[in-house]
Amino acid sequence: MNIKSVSLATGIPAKTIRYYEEVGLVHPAREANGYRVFSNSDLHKLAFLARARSLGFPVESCRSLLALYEDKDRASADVKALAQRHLNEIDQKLDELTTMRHTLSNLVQSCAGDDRPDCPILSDLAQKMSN
Amino acid sequence: MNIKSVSLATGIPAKTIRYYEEVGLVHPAREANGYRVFSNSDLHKLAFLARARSLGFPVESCRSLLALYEDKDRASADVKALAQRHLNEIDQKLDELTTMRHTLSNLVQSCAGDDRPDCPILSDLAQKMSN
DNA sequence: ATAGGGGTTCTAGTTACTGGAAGGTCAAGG
DNA sequence: CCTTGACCTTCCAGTAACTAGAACCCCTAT
Repeated sequence: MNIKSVSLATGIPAKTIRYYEEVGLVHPAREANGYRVFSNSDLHKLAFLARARSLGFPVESCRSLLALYEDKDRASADVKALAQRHLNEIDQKLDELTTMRHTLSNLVQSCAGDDRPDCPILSDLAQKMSN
Repeated sequence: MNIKSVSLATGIPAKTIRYYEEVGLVHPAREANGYRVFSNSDLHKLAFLARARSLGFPVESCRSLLALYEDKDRASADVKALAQRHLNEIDQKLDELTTMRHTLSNLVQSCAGDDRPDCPILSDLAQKMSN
């Protein structure tokens, strides 16, 4: 299977697949002409990566997850710990974004949005450390 | 006022202040010896930037906000539109993160987290397009 | 022969800083 | 007067995870 087919099959852009190879996440074989050839196992790995990335795992965590996946002697505790850490980070980001959203939403609502210059959004930003 | 004092006053790292100058957000004067001198107006701008950044506005949006702030003939509609766009992006990220959090949280809860290899997290990731 | 649709590598750009190196400046102390 | 320490300066490189683009090779069908 060549890279284009793999891209279509997994939904991962060809450029990204090459990038994953560059950073050592997959190791497709090569044909005599230099073209990459992907085995079923490569396909499977890439699908795994795509799913892990879609859950927001950083690429380095994906590397660890892949290693754990292939280590049949793993302890599920290690996987869980990794996922838990990531979950904590997501929660933290959610908190930050929620706070931003709250403030920003208030500001947007309080702004007339007409052709006059008065604007509570700018007034708020201009305030030195209002919170 | 030199850069260290400004950094302490605004909470913005000196490196970041230099960066803001490099990208043209502030234009501090220089002393004879080459040191930056910050006026009250510079201070004010930097505080404005810090607050806008803390609301998640990208630096380029901060540039626009600053320009609007200084344009006494602005229309508040322009400010509101910018903020609304940013709010939409925040909402989108919140959606993504919430979805991730949901899935991930389920997976974490379903994993025993012991020394055995069986792990629903890995099983899920290995599943080709389960959603 | 050529046109097209693959493939390859390499470089650089994206965001918003941050760390570090090499070196200039200035006030205070011995 | 010299040195020490705390400032300051510029410049280069690295971060995350791709992505765009250039220049060029390969293969098949017309």
